Amino acid sequence: MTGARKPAKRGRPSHLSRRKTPTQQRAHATVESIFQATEELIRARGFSNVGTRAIAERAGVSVGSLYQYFPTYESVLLAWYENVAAAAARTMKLATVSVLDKPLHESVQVTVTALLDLFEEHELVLIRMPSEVPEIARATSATSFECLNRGAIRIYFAQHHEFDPKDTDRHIFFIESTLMSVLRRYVTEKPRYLTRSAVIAQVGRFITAYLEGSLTV
Amino acid sequence: MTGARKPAKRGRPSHLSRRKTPTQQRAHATVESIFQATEELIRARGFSNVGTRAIAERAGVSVGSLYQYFPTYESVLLAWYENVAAAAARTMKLATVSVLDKPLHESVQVTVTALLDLFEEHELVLIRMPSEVPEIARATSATSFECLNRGAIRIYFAQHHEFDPKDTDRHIFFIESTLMSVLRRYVTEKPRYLTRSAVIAQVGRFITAYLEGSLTV
Amino acid sequence: MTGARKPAKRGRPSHLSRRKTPTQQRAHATVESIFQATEELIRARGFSNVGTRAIAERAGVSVGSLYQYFPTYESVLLAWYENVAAAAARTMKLATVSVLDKPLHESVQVTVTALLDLFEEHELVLIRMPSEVPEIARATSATSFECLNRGAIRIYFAQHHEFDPKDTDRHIFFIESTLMSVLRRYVTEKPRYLTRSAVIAQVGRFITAYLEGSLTV
Amino acid sequence: MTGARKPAKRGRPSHLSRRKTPTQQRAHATVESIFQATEELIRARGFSNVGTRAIAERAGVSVGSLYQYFPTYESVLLAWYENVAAAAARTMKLATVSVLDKPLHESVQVTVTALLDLFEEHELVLIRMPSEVPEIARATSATSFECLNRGAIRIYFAQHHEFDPKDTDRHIFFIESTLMSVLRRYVTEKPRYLTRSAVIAQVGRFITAYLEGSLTV
DNA sequence: GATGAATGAGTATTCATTCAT
DNA sequence: TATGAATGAATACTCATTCAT
Repeated sequence: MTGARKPAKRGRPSHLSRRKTPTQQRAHATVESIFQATEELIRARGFSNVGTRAIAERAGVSVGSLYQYFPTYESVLLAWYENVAAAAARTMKLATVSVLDKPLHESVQVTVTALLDLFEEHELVLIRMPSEVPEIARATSATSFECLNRGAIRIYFAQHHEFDPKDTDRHIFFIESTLMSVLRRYVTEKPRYLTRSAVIAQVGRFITAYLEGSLTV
Repeated sequence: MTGARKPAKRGRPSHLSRRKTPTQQRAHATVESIFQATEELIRARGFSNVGTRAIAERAGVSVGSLYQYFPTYESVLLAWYENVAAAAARTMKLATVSVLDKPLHESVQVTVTALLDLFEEHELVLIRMPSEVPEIARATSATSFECLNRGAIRIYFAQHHEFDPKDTDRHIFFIESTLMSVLRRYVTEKPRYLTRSAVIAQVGRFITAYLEGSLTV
Repeated sequence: MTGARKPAKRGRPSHLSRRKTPTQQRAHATVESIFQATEELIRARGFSNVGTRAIAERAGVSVGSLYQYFPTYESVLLAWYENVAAAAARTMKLATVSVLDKPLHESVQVTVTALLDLFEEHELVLIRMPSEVPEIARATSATSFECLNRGAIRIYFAQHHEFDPKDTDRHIFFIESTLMSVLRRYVTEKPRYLTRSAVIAQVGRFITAYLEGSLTV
Repeated sequence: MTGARKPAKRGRPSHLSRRKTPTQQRAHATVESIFQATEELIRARGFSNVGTRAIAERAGVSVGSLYQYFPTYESVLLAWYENVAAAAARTMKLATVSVLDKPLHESVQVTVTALLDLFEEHELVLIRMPSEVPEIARATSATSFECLNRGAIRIYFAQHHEFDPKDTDRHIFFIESTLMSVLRRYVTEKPRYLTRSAVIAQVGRFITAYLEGSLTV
């Protein structure tokens, strides 16, 4: 009845891991409502000024119940982040795979668009949370969206045999930094002098140029 | 190090502005030691987990003294940030001016290097603080380092008459995002597969290419 | 002792209203012990020099518990005052009603005695608090004991048709001022040259004379 | 140059007495400006929310200076009170003496008017302060305005030989309570249904009736 | 004498977390 | 299991008072 004890995820300190994996329906619903309450509250009040009591209340459960699923406040944030990040990474993987046989220009455009979509839909979690809550960034370094996503970029490099494999990390560093920062800033600021497609086009141009070598000589 | 007195910024809410400008020598020393203690503590414990009492204690003054100069905890952070950001912006302006007559390639390299120097010296304030303490980012939007610094970039564009002036904002958006994000991430992660000069070279190549138009067609 | 639940006074600012109404038995006991501790402490130290921490400690609960029921320190005082004032007003109403058919002299004597009893039993709340804590006096102006009690006096005037109804307020002003001030001062000073019954008699004589018109010509 | 040390006023605890008697002009002016600043601030903010720093600042002197004249914050209030109370008592004494040979009715009317004038002019000090700052009331019990003023009433009784002298205290108690409370409340509330002269007349009627015995049988 | 910088005990209030019911 | 009352360490901020200059 207590549910299966979760088999301590590799090395994560126990105060950050879920307390139990929600196997029952009701439990799952509770966890969902906690995530949703968290989102609503943080959207309304920012990452400070939100706490367990408020979340529990808004989720329609008691604090006690919340603490049956999450051992600490941070673990709520963390689980929420990983939920969203994992789903987003999955989406990106699909998008990447689906254009593997397309010409570079097109496939870059598709994946960049997909990424921008995700950033727009999950700005709070994918953009603001890692920067405003550094503990989360630290705790998730291996499961962060960026990290999960790195695989996609790696695929492009595997296709461009003109690059020395030992430079891959360096190249990924530049591409990823540029790509992410431009998209993130566009989503955050939404400047009126910039259209979505202009952003996608410019980023695409940059990546293509880079991969074709004209920026690396 | 503080240089010219700030002429009481107009519209700032009173809980963020300094309480009094230290006139006596002793008072000035107190304020300095508060800034230094703040830095040390935040470096050690992160931006949360630091508070007025800890700062005062470490600075070797009483809380009361701290509150004679700063009306709130946030105003300490703010004053510290602006101190550093203003000095850094001044440095950048000098660097930019000193290479105005040099060829593009060289002047970009010089200014990028200067920027990287500043980021490395003041990582805590110029990089981590704006992202981890969003209130500060909000309060300083007009005096933020990025904003103060934007002028420098604008100068380069003024020299490239092939750009339509009404697109300047857009171009600055891309250059600034890329430039800043790459440098910031390099400073933050210091990945072993990347050397300082490689970063500077790559960023320089990108900016030059952009300014010469090959990335914007 | 609390009697009927207060139906959430409409226009009260949130920092003065109760936080939640205790539903469980334990909670109710907590609130009661808070009131009692408040009384003991204020009796011992006066209205300044008492604070939430001291109250909680004396009540044998934690500060946290106190703040579950009262949003601010003032709201504790306020709730305590209104508790006592409402009960006292109810007592006065009963006393007044119970002598409606008695001759004037007797009914005045009964109600004055009842009032003096209340002042003696609740000197701290009914006499000292409104004058020493002006915020409370302001916040309760409509629920103050005097105000709640005014109805009783009004009844006497309704019986004396020789008074022009448009002068009622004026008459109440004089009677109430006199009555209250004499009783209050007697309770506060308890001068040895004055007996309880002498006070009651003298006040009664004054009110009777006033109502019979000999003081108003 | 330190000025004459004040010869410890009978029995008052040293933290309430003036520090030095201002003999020099400048000193006197300083003390005056402190009193005035105190009045202005308290009028604006109430008796709480005013402190030494604010007073000193408003008075145009440094805290240090303030503490050269007054050993504690309370002693400022106290000295201010006694200043005003003593002057007011003097005024009352003059008024009383000046009508000693007039018929009762007239002399009562004159003195009551004088009293009301004083209450209106010095409401803050004579009315609000004693009730809102109980420490002052306690510290001044012997030099309080009421006490200083009691002599005036005593004079009337001395003229009415029909009263048993051993009852004087009792009579004074009733007269003083009534008189004071009605005037105080009138000044405080200034109800629109009541004119100044109506108040004076009614109070006068009451006192006259009392002195002529019709209220004491 | 005058100044105002420094002091630090003291206050209200919050919030993650526990645990008896 | 669910509840929500209780906990108490922690934090920002104030203010009467002192004392070196």
